[in-house]
Amino acid sequence: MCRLNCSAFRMANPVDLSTKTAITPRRDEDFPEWYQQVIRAAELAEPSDVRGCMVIRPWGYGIWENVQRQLDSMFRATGHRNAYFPLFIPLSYFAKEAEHVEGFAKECAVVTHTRLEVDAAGKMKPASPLTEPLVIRPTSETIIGASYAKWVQSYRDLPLLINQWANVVRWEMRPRLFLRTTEFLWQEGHTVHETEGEARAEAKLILDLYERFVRDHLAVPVFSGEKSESERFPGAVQTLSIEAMVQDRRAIQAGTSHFLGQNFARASGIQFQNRAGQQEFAWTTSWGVSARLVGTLLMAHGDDDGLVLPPRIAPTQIVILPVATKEESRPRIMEACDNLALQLRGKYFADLPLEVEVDRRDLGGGVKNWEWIKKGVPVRIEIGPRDLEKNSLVVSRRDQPVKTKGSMSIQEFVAVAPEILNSIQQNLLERAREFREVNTRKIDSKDEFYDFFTPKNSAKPEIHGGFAFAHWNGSREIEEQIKNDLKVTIRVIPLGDSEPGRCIFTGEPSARRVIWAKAY
RNA sequence: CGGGGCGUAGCUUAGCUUGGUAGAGCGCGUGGUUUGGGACCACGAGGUCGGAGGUUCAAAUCCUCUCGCCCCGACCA
Repeated sequence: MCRLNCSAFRMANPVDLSTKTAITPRRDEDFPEWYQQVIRAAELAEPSDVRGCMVIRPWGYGIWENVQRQLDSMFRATGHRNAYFPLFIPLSYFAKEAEHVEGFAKECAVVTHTRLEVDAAGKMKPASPLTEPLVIRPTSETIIGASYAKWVQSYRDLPLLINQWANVVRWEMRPRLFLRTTEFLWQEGHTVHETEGEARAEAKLILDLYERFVRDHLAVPVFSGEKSESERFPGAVQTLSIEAMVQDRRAIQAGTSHFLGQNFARASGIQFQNRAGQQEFAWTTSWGVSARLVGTLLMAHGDDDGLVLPPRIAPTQIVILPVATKEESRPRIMEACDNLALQLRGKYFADLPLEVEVDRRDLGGGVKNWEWIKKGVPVRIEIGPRDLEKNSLVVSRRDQPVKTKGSMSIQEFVAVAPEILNSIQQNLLERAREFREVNTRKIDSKDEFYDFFTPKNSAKPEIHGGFAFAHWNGSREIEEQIKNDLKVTIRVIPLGDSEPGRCIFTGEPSARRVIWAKAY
């Protein structure tokens, strides 16, 4: 709710612009509402008339395109190739893997008719039922498996490493923009291997790739590991995931990679003749990240003035704002801005030319400036008549307070622009790391655990909790219990080094600490 | 799908209890004054009050039904 817009309030209390934030409410007032307001203010997306779906606007889509471009080159570099499989899955394909069906059945959209007719009342109604209904893919294991069954004959055909960029549909009860929508954009890799070891290695390779991508490009640190049985992908033998912490201290799954064993190979008939000349079911993996990453990014870095974008993912990295206050100086200032943009576009950051935009719209300077703040552009440059006289400009960084500005010569800025972007990139990652560190702790008693995850104010819960590293006896019952009591779940069981201890709930032996948190 | 709340201009909303067919702020348009800053003044456009039925001389306001949205739960990238 925006109190500042209330007329009575306004008359009694003129808005103090020195403390007003661009986004209302602030994060500490109402985090979910803040999230929605940032999406609107930054023009990332808006809800569509179709429940659960969203319109992704150019600024939001630009971020996704950068995710695509950068991830795609990482996939290519590891030998994966893109392909495209149909949106529609025959119902019969879908029914092949029992667990898988059970996992997705409740959220499937099903196409049953092929034509519309006008009925007696003049309304359009579906006609001509299909003999076999088509499921709109909630994920593509089954339909891709059908192709793979044909393509894979021999161990010489393996490994088969394919990715597709696609939309999928999972009918959602409670949608949230970017985080959980009925239709969403993602990437799904599907690979086939000769041996169990190779397939397991592939799943891990991609997990590490995701971790690197999210850290280096989105500036979000993650914990990675294996999912507990209850959180496993339907039909998978092992599900790996990366988990980020966002600013309300909740966890968000930012990417998953599954080792599917031979389950899907068996269901789809993916067999090959092995080196010994025998028929064998292949070993498969699947893995994906979705446009949820955009929401993750927002919640990880955004502040009370809107979005804050890491330079590596920002559609525009530097925006140049001409301060053309007097008509006569306007042409010279515009020229200087264009000239600067041209020079900057010849420079590189992270192996790509700088993305620079000159905002020449005829708008009030303040309005323009705030728009770009809300959109999270990493660097804002102002050039006015006085700067031009000194051949200088004014620089603002989005990772610093709005009022913080620096002046430097145009020439110098051109030289150091990539360094500034790099510094912002590093700074955001560092900040996110510190935040996560402060809100992560080892917990060794049940009482402390419950205390950690219980808000002080139960009526209107404040931001609380975080990540807890605690010992667990490995039982599903305890997980269930904790989930019921606190809405806290095991996010991930870290891979690698063990640290024997005792389950804090039962006192039973535990091989390692697992990571607990409230999750999106 | 269960429990709670809400639908009035692009956004935020006043009015509803005690019926008399709409008012504001922001945003938008035009003109002007401004300009290192989310500026100011004037004028202006924009709403059949979610939809359908009913009560009434008269409905945003009362009644019934319906649709949609939000929050809380079960499910989830």
